[in-house]
Amino acid sequence: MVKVAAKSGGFLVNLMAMERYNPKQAESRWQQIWEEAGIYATDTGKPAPKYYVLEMFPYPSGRIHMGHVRNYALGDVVARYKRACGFNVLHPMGWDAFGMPAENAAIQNKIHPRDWTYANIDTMRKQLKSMGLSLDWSREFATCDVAYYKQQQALFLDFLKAGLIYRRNSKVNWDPVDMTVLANEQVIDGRGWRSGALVEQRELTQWFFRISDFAGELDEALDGLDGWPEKVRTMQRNWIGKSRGIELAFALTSPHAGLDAVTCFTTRPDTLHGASFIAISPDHPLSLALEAGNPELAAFNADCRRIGTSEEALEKAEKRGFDTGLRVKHPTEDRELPVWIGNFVLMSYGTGAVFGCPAHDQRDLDFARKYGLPVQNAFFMPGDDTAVLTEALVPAKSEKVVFVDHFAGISETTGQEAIDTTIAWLEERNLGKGITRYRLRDWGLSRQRYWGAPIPVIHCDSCGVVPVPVEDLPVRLPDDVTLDKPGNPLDHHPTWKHVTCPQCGKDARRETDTMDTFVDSSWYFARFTAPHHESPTDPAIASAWLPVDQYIGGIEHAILHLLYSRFFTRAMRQTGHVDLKEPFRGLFTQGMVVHETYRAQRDGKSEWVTPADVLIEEVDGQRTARHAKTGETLVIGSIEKMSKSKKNVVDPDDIIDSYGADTARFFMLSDSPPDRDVIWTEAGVEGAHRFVQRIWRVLGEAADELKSVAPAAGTAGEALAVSRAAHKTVKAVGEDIERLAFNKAVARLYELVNSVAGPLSEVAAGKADAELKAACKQAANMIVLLIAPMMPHLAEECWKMLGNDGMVAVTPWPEHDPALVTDEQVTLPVQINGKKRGDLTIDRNADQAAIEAAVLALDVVKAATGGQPPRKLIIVPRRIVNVVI
RNA sequence: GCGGGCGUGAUGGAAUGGUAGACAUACCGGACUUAAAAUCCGGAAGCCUUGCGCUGUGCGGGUUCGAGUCCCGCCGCCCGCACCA
Repeated sequence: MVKVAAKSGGFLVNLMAMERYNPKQAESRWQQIWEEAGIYATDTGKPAPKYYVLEMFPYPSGRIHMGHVRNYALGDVVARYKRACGFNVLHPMGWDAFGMPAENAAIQNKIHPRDWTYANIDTMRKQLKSMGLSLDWSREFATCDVAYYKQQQALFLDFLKAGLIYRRNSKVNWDPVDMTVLANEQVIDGRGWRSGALVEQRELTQWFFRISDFAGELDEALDGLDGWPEKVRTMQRNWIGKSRGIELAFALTSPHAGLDAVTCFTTRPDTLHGASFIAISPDHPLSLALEAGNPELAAFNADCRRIGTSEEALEKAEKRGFDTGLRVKHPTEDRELPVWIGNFVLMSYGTGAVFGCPAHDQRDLDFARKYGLPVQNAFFMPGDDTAVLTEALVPAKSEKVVFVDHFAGISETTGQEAIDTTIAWLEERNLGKGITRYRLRDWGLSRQRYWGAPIPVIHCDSCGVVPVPVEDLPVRLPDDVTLDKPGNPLDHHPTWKHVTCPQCGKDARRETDTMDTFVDSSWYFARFTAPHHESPTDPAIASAWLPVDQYIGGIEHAILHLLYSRFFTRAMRQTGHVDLKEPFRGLFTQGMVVHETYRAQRDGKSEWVTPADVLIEEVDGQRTARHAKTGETLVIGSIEKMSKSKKNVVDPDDIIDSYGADTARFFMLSDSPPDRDVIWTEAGVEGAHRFVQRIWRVLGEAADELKSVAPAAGTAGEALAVSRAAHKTVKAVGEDIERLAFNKAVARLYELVNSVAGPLSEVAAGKADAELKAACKQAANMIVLLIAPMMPHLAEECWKMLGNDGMVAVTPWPEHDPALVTDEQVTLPVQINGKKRGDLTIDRNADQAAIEAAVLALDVVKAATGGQPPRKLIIVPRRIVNVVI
């Protein structure tokens, strides 16, 4: 970047006349002007290329937090930038408003979930509006709006008709004291969070989406999602978990409970020689059948069920087993294996039974050592036949290994080849069937809670399950509910569930379960395209406006929300609501906002202290913290995600109040790359605010002189330098915003402002000639337009101050002159043996021979080579030269 | 436990396999001021033997003319794990 020498002195009067920028007054004024002009309301019929920017809509928890500020600041930059580039931008906002916190608040504070939710929405809407976001508020809705969940119920009915939804039994965490189903997060160490009672598992009949039918399709389509981060695609691919394996029947030596074999699913049939036991899930039919006659086994199973239903808890639990005493025959060898129950075997995956091969699986090995089961290698590494002792031999499938006396006739080959050969061999002999299996399970959507969308079906003793006729929708939530009574509020409501059957007219009961809140968020992006339409979507508009071009939200949604939305889009396609498969073309996952934590020691207990009450002092590089009110010495703790429990939160309202929305937005965009965590610091905000003031001052000082000047690029000297700097920045900032590299765009803006501050001072002092003034006017306008997506209010103020007409919000993005962004000369670093030893400035288009001659003529090179020709000379045009001696 | 990610000055970070530390924060020095704040100018990775010096991107290896970047093995931290949203 070209630095322009600054000249000082002679314009003190002008400088002192400059008032500090007052964001408070300016921001509310512009927000009102934008709103009155209606410039952010999207006409979906306008004939311009569409661009749909969407940030994940917030849960109305009470007040917005810094994570929201970051999320919406990021999205707003994209929205404003794309609008300036001529796109017809859709940028809506709504509320993910159903969910448990409203019920918890209701119980705690005796307030109705609906009142709590809508009050929070009012507060948060006001807060979001104070950020100056370019949102189309006319499309706003909350998922708890009757109008919204009515359409969701309509979708449910269509999906049900299309066979995309079914009912079956599945397990839940049951709190026997509160008589309620617990979420995984409500189970703490196997006990209910409120009652403290030992949690049990119960089977309930629940509704499921057939998402697993789409597993292969959802997996394959990931390849086409090149606008997504690779890590998210990998996470989804692993979650779907495609695997090729085989189901093998192990015949029981004596049939039990009507079963004469245990069928195991395995992806490693090549290790069958090393099989030493069978492990079945505590919920395997065989295990359930054995429970009746074996109290000890029943107690073991009950213990296993107390671990909970989350996969994490099951995996972390100590691996335990119970010998059933039953035995099975090895399918290819003349020996028998014991059948154990293992607490690590999931009934929901595969067949609920596996064969244990301790030599080649660490978990199986630990299990075998614990219970004295045999360990026998199925293969060895070439040239090393040491038997497995405490560490399982698990080489990559691509590595060659030597099989021991293998039934399929395999000797030395890779694991993968052995798997394929073995599956074919077993299939030929009718010993098993090779199958492709997915880890992805069907999506259970039933919730035994009040604050969710009612599932629109009716249970009739004569007709069975009867869908609510679509003309009877919505099925409204009743207002008068008791939430502090144990059990499902809709179930124990005195009248709500009692209805007549729409088919036969007899007395019947409503379904009292509500929908998982993931359902709400799986199609809201489609609803935004026609938020008031009388059916779930207007298919023509939805298909024209979807997919979302840029979706922005937290990495914590990388799997479930995004996968469910992808499924929903396919299901909506199948039922005629949209005509596309993938809802999100571009995806960006932003990092968290984190902050230091502070603790006070009180009565021997440690208490968290909020940053607003903390004074930080720094003496000789040592930072210490004191309580601002009590003066206590505080312990400075680790930097963690902002959370209420650790009190390390900063209220966006406070920041906007003292520094303004532009400063808050700008700080969120500067420094940290948006996909990484950002540490909120007071110093950082102040730095951002100083830049806001600096722009105002630097442009303001020269504004009077520039007002009536027509912008034009400079052709020589300082004016040319100014224009080069400005045009290069225009190009770079545009490219950075396209890549969502906002921190880099910010750095370039700092550079540009630094380099034109000097010339602008000259203008202010009346020392600039006409050409420099024109170049400065152009550069000043460019700065304003470049900062506009990030600091929209400041940009409007500056635009006006510089004598321009109209609103920045509707002004096109500036264009750069290609001739001004390329330098004729380039400076190449010259390395000798890979270490930098000098520079070579040479014509940009110099050919290899010219560069070679110039390099060899350099003193450093001559000194190093001693006049001898180098062993090798590497010249990368416009990048680097390396002389190898 | 499994899956994914991250790790660079005091700090946030920059760097299509090509000058490590752009830009900023904090800090230090100077100017202005009665003084402070603000502002402006300048300094700055570490080390020493101050040299066209050496070392340096979590740790240990490897590939390459050249590695922060690619590969292998560790360590630490963060996210997800299907009823939190």
